[in-house]
Amino acid sequence: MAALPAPETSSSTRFESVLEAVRAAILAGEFEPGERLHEVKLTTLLGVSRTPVRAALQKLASEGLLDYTPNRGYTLREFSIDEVISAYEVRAVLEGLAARLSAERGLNVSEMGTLQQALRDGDDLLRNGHITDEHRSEYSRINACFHVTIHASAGSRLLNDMVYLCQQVPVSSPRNVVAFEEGDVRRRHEDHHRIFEAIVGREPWRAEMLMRDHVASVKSSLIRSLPSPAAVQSATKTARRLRR
Amino acid sequence: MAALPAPETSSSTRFESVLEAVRAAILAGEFEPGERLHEVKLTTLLGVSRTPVRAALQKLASEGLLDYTPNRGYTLREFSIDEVISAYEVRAVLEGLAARLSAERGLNVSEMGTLQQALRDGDDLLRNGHITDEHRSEYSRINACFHVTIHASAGSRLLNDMVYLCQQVPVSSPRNVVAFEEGDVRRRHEDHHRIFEAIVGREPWRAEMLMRDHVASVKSSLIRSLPSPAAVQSATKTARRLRR
DNA sequence: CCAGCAGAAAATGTATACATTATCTTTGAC
DNA sequence: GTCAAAGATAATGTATACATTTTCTGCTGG
Repeated sequence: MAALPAPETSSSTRFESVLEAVRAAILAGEFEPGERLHEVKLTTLLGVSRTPVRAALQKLASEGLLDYTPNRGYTLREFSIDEVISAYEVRAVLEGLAARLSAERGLNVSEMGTLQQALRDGDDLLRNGHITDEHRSEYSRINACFHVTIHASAGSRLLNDMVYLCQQVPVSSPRNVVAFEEGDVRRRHEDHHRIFEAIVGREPWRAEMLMRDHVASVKSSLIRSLPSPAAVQSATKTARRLRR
Repeated sequence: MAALPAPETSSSTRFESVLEAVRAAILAGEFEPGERLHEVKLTTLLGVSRTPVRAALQKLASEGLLDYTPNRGYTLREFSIDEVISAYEVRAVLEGLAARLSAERGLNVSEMGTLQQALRDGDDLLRNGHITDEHRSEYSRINACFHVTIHASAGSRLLNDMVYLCQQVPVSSPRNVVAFEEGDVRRRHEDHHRIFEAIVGREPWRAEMLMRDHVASVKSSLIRSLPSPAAVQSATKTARRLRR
């Protein structure tokens, strides 16, 4: 466990600063899976009292990053490959539902504009030949915008919150783990066009299926990018391991 | 806002007592939608200090029952009919996914036994003619057991947590099965048999579709049981807001 | 009468002391 | 040497005092 950067930003409340500092430390791998996060240690590391630390830990536990046991404090959860994969499964069905609900309700003017802009931006970005890392990073932003807008247009806060929770599951490799190949990016942008078409055309079922497969394809890319074939096997179907 | 029952049960920590007391009070309708839940008032009502109260409020906010704004505390969320309905939509796709994953992984001996027992218990309960309220209550327990076992057998904690969150939405709890008519209960028990069959037969797609429709049917029953749309609106004080 | 700005009241944010529980260490018996 | 029990240590749970922010109140000026 290394030292944490002091949260001297203190934009608003200490609780929020601590929350982000600890979250960042966790995602940066500063703690081992299963390791206990002692309140007092964080207290001295961060230079605040136990009160905001406790609040932050509780929040992180509610997001699924930590485990909590009364009188025994918080420990870092372990995220198996299986857990990460099923997080994508969950996200796929949730985002599929979002697309369906969006198609049922219809887009408002603002949402329509945002989605069209995202599609145009993507078109522009991918028009010219080769794709650089910078392109990928920019497309990542556009991609997020597209998806977030559809979540919002579904009009369900519960659904929104749950997609957020899915995205809090740490990925084994860094955030941009799935370094998509150029073909993948183009293919996924095509998906966006079709999904938009289905939503605008008020085809709920089609929108749901397209979005579901769209997100599931990320899962496939992730599996493809896993190190050893053995790991892949254990991650995908080999929940066939002996179940007691 | 009425007085709350003192949490003298003191199961283990005060935090947990307060959590359940406040949750119960909310579900019992002791607070108005949008009403602010002041820490100090709860403090005096419950006879504990602010510390466990704050923790409980934060937990309830993470479950989606309360809204939180820094420096402004917690307010009771409003749950429009739309929100409740989409909670069922979400639950339907999540439980559908659970059934699919369960069918892919296969059941272990314990899960198999539990499900078979639940099916047998249901058969016994519904064999004889008329269904009383007591029957309904007992079937509610069996129903919960059946579903919980399938969620567990899916092997994803994230999925489990999310189904739990769906059930925390007021009025969308499975307890409401009690309100079903006799035909509905029988039909839903038949569903259980078929879902079990699909899981045991390792038919993921069929299991998902059956479970999805099974849960969605609860939504339909709910909608059917609603008074006229106009009455609903006035009763819930939730005018469907115009989408800009 | 209303708008707007103090000042007061009250609410939440934070630190800290103390209580309770868990965990570690030491000691003693076998 | 191992095990167990008792005390010591350290962790979390809780209460409370104080700090900061919000919210209410009432005044003043127009």
